[in-house]
Amino acid sequence: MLDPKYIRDNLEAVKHNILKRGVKADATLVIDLYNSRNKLQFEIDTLRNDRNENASKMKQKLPEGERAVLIEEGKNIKVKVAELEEKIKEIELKYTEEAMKIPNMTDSSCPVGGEADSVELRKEGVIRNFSFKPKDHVELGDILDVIDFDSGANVSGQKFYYLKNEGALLELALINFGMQYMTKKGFTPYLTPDIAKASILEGIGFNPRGSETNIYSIENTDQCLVGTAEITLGGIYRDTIIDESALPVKMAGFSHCFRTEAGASGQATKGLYRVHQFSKVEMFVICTPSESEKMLETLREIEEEIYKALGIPYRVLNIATGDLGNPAYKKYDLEAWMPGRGCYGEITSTSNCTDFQARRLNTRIKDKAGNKNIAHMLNGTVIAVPRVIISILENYQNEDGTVDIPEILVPFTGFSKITRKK
RNA sequence: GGAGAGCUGUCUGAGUGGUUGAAAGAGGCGGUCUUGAAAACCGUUGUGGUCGCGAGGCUACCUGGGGUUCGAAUCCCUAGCUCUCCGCCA
Repeated sequence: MLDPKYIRDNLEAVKHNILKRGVKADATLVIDLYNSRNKLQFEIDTLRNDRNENASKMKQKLPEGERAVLIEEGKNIKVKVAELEEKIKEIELKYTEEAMKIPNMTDSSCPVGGEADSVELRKEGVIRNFSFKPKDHVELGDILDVIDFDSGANVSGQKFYYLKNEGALLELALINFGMQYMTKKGFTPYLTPDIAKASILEGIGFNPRGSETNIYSIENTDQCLVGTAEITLGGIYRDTIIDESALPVKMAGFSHCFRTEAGASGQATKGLYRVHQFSKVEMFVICTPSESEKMLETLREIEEEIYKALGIPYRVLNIATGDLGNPAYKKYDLEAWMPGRGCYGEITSTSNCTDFQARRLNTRIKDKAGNKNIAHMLNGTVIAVPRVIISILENYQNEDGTVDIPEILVPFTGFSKITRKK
């Protein structure tokens, strides 16, 4: 959510930004609603002032006649206040609805356009030149007996899966590797709830309900299954004032992630690439406005270090405005080389959300002088387990169908090779 | 799940329906004293919204929501959370 005063004072820039992102939002309408709300608020406050003055006249003993007059007057004011309060409630509802549609501003370094306009900054790692026809992870998962899609579909539904044998251990190893790695980087490790309140989801910038939602909600409650630990990590700091000396707050959280992925199916999303439930280690940072730009680069560097360490070739993308997602001011994706698809596929994503989430969550910073400021928030993927498994299986496969484990993971897996079962 | 107790400002903790934005203490900040510190003493010390160029004004906030009333921290209803006891349970 943007600051309404900012929208009012920078209306043209906000409108231009909405165009750049290709979203539907009406900044003028938001400001109109904001102004009428303020006008009403002023009227209500004035009436309340009258009411308070009227009431305080009755503190002392009064002749019955005088008191009756004042009570009558109080009753009149009461009715008027109630009317206006009804009106302002309506306007505020509409205002919030419209204001939520306005996306964050965008960094000038972001390429303008849609998904295809994201800019590849560079490639890292060497893409293997296979002397045989590489298999995709679905086939490898089958012959190695590490992924069971059929049982997933039977027991839970389409796009669910079981990891078994070395596959199960590999997930645990990856999570542990990621958590240990982040702890060494000075992040506080967290295991987080997989359920959060809808209001928290909204604060982070998710749409928990409606036709566009990617979120499972729990019937007859105001709770949802989380789509990422970003929600529960950021939520910790709702309605919180953080002392500047405690910044930056750096957290690394594990959670399961649940996504409805309505309408997303087809070849491009075969196998583990897009599923309804997966495990993920996520990083989340709260810092001062002056630090956030640099912090985004730090998060990107951490992600790059990890995928270099895992020996997975990747490229770095500076994401275009149209593909940013409402809260993000700037975003980098890492895309891993996936031989089974014969192309790069998103494996991490890190965003600087500036004050967009913190404003809704009411997360503020208090500096030495006691001044309060909205905090900046950033997030980034450490390990999105299924996509890392895809990358490892496909990049580390041997001609006989076995798969080597990246050396750095061996202390976590306890084995260095996945053997063939079929 | 059942029974009970509670939720007040940074913290502890008062608060008869009408000078209560809220006593008192602690803490914080500023100052006096001191070579320095402590102690003592003095002063100061919440947040949001809105109006105003400004000084400042108005308004709201005693867990959230609703109600009663001319007037609610105070009465009623409701939700949440915390604590104690019981039951169940990995």
